[in-house]
Amino acid sequence: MYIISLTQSKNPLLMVNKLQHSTNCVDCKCKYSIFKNLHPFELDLINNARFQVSYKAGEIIFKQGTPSPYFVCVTSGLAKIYIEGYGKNLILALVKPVDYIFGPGIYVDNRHYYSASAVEDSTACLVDVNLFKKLIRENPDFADEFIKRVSLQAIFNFDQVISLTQKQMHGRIADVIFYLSDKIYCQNPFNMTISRQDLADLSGMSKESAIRILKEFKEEGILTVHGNTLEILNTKQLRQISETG
Amino acid sequence: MYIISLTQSKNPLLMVNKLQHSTNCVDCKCKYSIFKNLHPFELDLINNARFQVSYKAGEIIFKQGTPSPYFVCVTSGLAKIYIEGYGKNLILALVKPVDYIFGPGIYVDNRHYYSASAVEDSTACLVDVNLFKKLIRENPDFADEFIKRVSLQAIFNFDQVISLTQKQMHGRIADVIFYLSDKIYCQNPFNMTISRQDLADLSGMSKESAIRILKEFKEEGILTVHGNTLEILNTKQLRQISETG
DNA sequence: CACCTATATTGATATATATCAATGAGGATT
DNA sequence: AATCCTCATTGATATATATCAATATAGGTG
Repeated sequence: MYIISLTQSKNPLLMVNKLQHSTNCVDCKCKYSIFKNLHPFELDLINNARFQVSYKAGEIIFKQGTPSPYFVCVTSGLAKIYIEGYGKNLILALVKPVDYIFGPGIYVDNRHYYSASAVEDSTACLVDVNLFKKLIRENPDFADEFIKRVSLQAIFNFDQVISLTQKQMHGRIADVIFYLSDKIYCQNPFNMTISRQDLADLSGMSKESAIRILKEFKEEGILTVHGNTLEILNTKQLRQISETG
Repeated sequence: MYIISLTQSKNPLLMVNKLQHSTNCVDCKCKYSIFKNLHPFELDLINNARFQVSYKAGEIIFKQGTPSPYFVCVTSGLAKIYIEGYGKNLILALVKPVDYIFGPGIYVDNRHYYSASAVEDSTACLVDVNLFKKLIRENPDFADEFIKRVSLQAIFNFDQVISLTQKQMHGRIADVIFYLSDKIYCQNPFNMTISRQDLADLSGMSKESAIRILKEFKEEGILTVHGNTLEILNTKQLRQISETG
């Protein structure tokens, strides 16, 4: 097993480099997640079929519309999945270790319906989608777990749609700040490794508007922003803003 | 097998009435759909466990937040599934025969994450969700088909989110009109059995705005509206509006 | 260190959209 | 036929939000 960096270099000879040994699936904390119901021999199948890739911040992992031969497991760093819409992007989610990127296209036409790229320097394991689908057919517990995860994703998207379509900007930014603090960085003063544009793409507004709302929140003492470090000072008030839209 | 009308009458004695015989699953065209991969004995299991209910237009099939013991198959009429958000509803989809309503809650906490109600007088078959999940575990072809349908639903939702968040009102109304004409009523002069409020809830705007856009389209000769009958006159121009947002 | 580029910030303005209020039309009920 | 009620329509107005343009800042690079 090797880590292969697909650096988007101008020199094609550098496209596959920095090979390094990685741990195997059995040692990986991934196995406690969606893979928890796999038998050891099944986990071994995945271990043999997978390969690990590293991405620099900003690099594209896959593009919307392209074939989807791999199931992606993010093992370090931070990635975003986003739909490329009419002129601007909508970020569906940030993906951190250990979480998975499996698009709905896997069971439809083997195309990606969204793009993915690395926000921070990241590594990921790629597993052949056919092996994945084979295990779903053969192991009902694994299938149940897979469907459960797809369902959780759908529920998350429902919340997101309601936030995006029924709340105004202040409420949407509040939602995204909670998402970052509670689900992604999991700490309160947190270092936003995403850009302001990403913040805007998460909350469905222009970059300028996102910045302005952040400034207002700062002026009202709800939070502080120093560079990319954001601290929520008044959780209650921010929650209130999230709920009143 | 009986058809039971759960009419929301003031008289509780009338709650279960109008019992009538229905065809069984083997004769039902449902079996060509998601059930196409079931063995005859499995189809028979469903046939014995299901029961058929009829709803009057406007009646609620289930409410967001309530337990989700049944998988719903719409066999006649037209239903809508919608999220009850902050003050207003967002219609996720219209469901016509023969199509299915299975929410993501089935695999998470057995709760509904959206509500469903009948738009037209409708009938539906209800099947115990546990039987459904059991068949998914036991029949990989059925599981594959189920996951495929969930995936198609997710892809549909992606398109919808992009329309709702990145297009302005004219584009969104155009999208909804194509949805109604191509996917729901499947004819060109079609009789809109949904209300203007539903039209607004489908396109994420106020009822007044939806009506105004319709009026503009009428004035520009893109379509005609007589009462609830809508005819698209200039498909090309409407497509153009959909695409330029 | 100076430069350069990408990103962040701010302000001024235009515009898309919701809201409010009033009126109109159709179906049901008496 | 008259009443009532829901739904559809229209107009006037307020406001949320995007856009455009200018400036500031910071990180990387020679």
